[in-house]
Amino acid sequence: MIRVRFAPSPTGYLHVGGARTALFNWLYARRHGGLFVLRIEDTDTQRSSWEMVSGIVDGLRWMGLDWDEGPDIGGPHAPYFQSQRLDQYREAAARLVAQGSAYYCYCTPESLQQKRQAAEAAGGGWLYDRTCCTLTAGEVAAREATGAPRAVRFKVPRGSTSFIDLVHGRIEFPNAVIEDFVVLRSDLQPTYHLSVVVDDIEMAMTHVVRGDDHISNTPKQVLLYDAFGSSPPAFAHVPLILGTDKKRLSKRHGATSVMEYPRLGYLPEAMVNFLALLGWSPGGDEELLARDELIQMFALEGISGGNAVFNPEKLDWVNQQHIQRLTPEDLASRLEPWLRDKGLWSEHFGSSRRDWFVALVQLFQPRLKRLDQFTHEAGPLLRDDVIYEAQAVAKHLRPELHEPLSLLASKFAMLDPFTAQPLEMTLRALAETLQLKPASLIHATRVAVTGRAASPGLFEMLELAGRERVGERLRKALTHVAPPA
RNA sequence: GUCCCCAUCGUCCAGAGGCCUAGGACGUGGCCCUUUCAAGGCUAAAACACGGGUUCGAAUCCCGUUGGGGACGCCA
Repeated sequence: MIRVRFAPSPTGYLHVGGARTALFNWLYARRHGGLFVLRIEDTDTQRSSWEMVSGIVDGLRWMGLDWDEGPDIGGPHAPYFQSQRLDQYREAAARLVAQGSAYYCYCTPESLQQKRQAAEAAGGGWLYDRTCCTLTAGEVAAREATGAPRAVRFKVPRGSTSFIDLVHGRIEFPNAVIEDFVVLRSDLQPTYHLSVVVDDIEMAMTHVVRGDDHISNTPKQVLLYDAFGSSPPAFAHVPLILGTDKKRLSKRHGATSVMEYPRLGYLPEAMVNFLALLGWSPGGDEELLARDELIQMFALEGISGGNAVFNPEKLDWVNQQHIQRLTPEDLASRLEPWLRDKGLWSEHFGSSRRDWFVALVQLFQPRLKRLDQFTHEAGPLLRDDVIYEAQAVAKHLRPELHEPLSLLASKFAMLDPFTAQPLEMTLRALAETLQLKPASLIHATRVAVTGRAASPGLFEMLELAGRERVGERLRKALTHVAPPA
């Protein structure tokens, strides 16, 4: 049984990089009928907050990534908050010391800081100098007697450490570059390395899929697995997501929190599709993939090794494509919150005027890239008043069209049924009679009724606007058009 | 500074020694469709970082250089 986890630290919101890591884990679990576990790594009590946990949970839910075990639903390996598993880490650290894999370190953070800075000033890096590893029994006793705080450091053996990475292949580190890292702080809080390994062992993780930035942490963790007598899981380190300037994605690149995307009008299925293809490829040419298809095709082996730049334009395109694939009814439901927010929603849109509303949505669907655009685009048909855009008026509501528009208004007033085809025939017939180019009358009518120069097909618009509103606006528009002198 | 990862169009990917005159997608330009704007269709420009090997043959394998990224915490 495959078991994978997403283990965010609640020190910030769910950013797109984390979201993609979660997605890869989720896809992998779903692909193989495995289990996806959510675990909160809140051992940094200073920076962790409950608010961030719920933000992360919201982000995952929005993307439709559901977990089989986690803080809210529990599971056979509960609890899923590291802050509630401290005993296990302390016990593990004690075991390490008892078996000689780790030792107590009495160095103060200040002295370490000093040594580190001195080394840096000298132009090199610094690894812990093992001061406390070589203490004699007497020296240890002396420090213990003073009650000095002690941390637990792992004793890194000689040699080298390697592991198999499903995206990078075999990776090897000389142990000489790995320092004797702290596993248990002097305040008895575990460090990341200890808690992940203890939990991943206890939670029986078979695969660890995480960001590339953890590659250099991995040998330390492999050493811990060895010390605990466990064999490490399979690792898959996925490349980072960068901003357009190839720097690590940050706020100045725009929206980096997943939860900003619903507010910007993006569909979760589009986000999932887009993120899945950032750094991973199913191999073929297909780019627009539904959740089920992604699950069917997903493989860790298809993840590329290099970093990927987040391309907002492509996200827009993917989003647009997914919007086009929605049924009008579905789109209509997703649009409702937006209309409510703008005060353009009418309860009738859910009942007596449902068909009308869905038809309206369908008419605008092809031109929607993002959900937020609808209220603006369809505004003229949703609001009682029209806003005449000066440029559109100047260009299309020319004085010589005063009379034709007036005639058109009276013809429309008598038209029955008031539907697209008859509307178009009527307008074209009138244009012919008056020896006008149909286009000029069409444009003038569009501006008259919508106030804008651009819209979906005019006659479908007119039909949806209805006889009354069309007549009213045509009359109103005529006041903007001075008759020719 | 040390270690690790990466290297194909501007961007995301395909390519696992001959199928490559390097393919697709976004974006960009042009054309078509057309009542406008979109959408859609067609089309164009656009890349194997460099240098050495290995091989009959290299985008694909090896080495080096360069470039980019990551990590070097009693953060995760």
